[in-house]
Amino acid sequence: MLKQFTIERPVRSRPDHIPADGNAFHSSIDAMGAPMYFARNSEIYGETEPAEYVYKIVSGAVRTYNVLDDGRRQIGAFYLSGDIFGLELAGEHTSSAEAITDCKILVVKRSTLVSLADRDNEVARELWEMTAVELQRAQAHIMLLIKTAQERVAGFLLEMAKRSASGRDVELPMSRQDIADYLGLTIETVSRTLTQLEKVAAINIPTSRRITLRNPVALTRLNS
Amino acid sequence: MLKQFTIERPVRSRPDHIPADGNAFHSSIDAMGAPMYFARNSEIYGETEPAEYVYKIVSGAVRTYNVLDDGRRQIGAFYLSGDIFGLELAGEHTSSAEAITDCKILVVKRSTLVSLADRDNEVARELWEMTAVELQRAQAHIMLLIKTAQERVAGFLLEMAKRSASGRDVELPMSRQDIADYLGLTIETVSRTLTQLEKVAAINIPTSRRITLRNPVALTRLNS
DNA sequence: CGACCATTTGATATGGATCAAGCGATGTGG
DNA sequence: CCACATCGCTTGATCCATATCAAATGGTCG
Repeated sequence: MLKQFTIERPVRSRPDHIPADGNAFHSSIDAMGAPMYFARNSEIYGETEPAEYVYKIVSGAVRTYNVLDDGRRQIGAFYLSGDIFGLELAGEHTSSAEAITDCKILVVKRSTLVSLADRDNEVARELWEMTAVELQRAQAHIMLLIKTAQERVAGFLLEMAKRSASGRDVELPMSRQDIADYLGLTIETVSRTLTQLEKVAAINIPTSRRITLRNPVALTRLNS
Repeated sequence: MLKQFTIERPVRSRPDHIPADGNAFHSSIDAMGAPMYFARNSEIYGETEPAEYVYKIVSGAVRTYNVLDDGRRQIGAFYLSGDIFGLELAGEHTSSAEAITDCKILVVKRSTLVSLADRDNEVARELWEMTAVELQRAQAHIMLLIKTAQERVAGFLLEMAKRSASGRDVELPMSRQDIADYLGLTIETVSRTLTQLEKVAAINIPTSRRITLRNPVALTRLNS
């Protein structure tokens, strides 16, 4: 079930909205979505719950993850403002989702979109496309997981930079533990690798949550 | 481009066809598909090629994979008879595909299916579903890659056994190197882990390409 | 039979995990 | 407003699972 939380602290200073780029899917959600607010670290949905809604982030950041029996956690993806997540073809979520920061999120019933797709081929195609994009993300993630620690961290930074649109300045909403669980490393290895990248002048780390790409070319080279 | 090869040796002894289970997608391919034959280790399509066709295996086995600059190969999936592969939403393949054994494969134009989907909502949904199934497979693969060697191998055997339908008797069409590249391990580690599993009486290895699950419960426990 | 290729087995090396402190920023209660 | 507790992050020392390097074995085909 959806659990709503009140925000105690002001929401993060991300652009409040990314324009719906002539995409029927985004437009639908923007038009029909009901805003909800989730506090930092609160659960948005759990792994076995019925997938009743689709989510679009207005502001904030979200992680989706799976947990093995013994507690190991693998983060499947990070979602930032403008991103859509939580869409399932079948009736059940295959991952859990949590707010990394306080979030404002638009929520639409999955069934609404599906019945819309029955009448509108374009919507149908975009539902498919959304899943296809997720698939590509997952495949890229697999390729990341077979690399060395340095390559994984470099790849992660490049990916975040590309999505940040701020170019070389990356603001990390997530903790080192989140990054570690995304990359399949330990928190210590992530930390060490970052300081090492700083030592070789590939990046700057003014604060732990802010990283500047000083030499993206070198990073790309390190990425494999 | 598609490259066709003649088969020198008899095709593998798998059931020649798995009945199309009332699924419009499978039926369409069965009805419209043109049979093609690929020799062992021949390329079915390459990573950057236009994704013109969708493939359904009648007999044989296929691997899809990606290669990093430095040559590291990651196998994304194994496909067996009855499986469909090669479907892309966009116009380009994101992986390469090769025949593991000599294969008989039904081939249908992607455009045919897509235009069919424009008129038939059920087909549209099944295109989506096909991608969704791939996504789930990829997500399961990610979870596999964060496990220990023993867990990965045990998980792989259980997965193959489930797909074999022969229950506890697994016939492996792929080499140890293929398995290693699928599991993100080296060939030596795969081999050692298998002999170790045999030593603890979890499996039998009558020949290197045939494995019997002697204690599936123990395997499941080892799987994490 | 002999050559080749896949697989197994052995010996050693190493990247990242684990265990253990230390440090710095942030928030809280006195 | 300051002292202290807490939390997230970094750094250091050591260990271990898996990679790497090397060789032996076995199975298949000409």
